[in-house]
Amino acid sequence: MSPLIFFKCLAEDTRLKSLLLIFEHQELCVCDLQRALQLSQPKVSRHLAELRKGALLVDERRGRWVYYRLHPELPPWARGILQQTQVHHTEYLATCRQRLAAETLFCQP
Amino acid sequence: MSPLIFFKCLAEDTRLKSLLLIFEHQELCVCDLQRALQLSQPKVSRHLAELRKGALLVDERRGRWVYYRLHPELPPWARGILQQTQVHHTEYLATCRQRLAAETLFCQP
DNA sequence: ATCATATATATGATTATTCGTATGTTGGTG
DNA sequence: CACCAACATACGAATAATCATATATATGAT
Repeated sequence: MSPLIFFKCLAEDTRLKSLLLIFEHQELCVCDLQRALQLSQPKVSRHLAELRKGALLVDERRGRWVYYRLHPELPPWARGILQQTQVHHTEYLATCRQRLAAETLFCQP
Repeated sequence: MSPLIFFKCLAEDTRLKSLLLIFEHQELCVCDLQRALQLSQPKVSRHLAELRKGALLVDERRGRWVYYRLHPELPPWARGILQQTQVHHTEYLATCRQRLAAETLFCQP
């Protein structure tokens, strides 16, 4: 995992917020993020696909939903950066978190 | 310092390398970076200007040279990320470091 | 005052990202 | 099977980032 690729993945609002929200919740499906970020489905999917291609995330389909979580082999230095960012910028995700909590947290079958 | 702005600054090869080299050496002038990175002077200057506008660096003219260093108020979380990146990616800067060391380290009047 | 060195910025061209929209695919349900 | 919901991707347009080149400024030396 090159630092340059990693930082490019973090250098966009939708991707950074998605990553941090997934970091906080272990896993989230596309429609969770769609609601939390108030964005169109293709836009969310496209950015998640980039994070998948960059090996920051993995996806897993369960029923109709596709859940994203951190790549199991995401190196500790990268996780550390996500953690530091999350800790020092709680306000950055505040409204997203509220919108996530407002509804049932995970999609249920 | 918003995390998004910070990561955008790190999301480009020339800027990331310049930042890390400056982090290692406390301060470097433009011609040091020009030699270390083997890039044209305008290209180096342009990226340093972006880092200055993003408040990651400050510049100080001393004689004919302009020295860049980390912004004194760069928050600790941001410094921490630079440090983690530097520690875990020594190879990323290896050849740059060699080229820097090959010549007198700092420009002398 | 002239010149060379170190650096900054402006300009237009090129390239890369991002986006909205439309369409394809997959899985469950009746 | 037909249908709907959740998601992915393809396509062209719009936007942003990057670059090479040319030019400007500032400093020190002659």
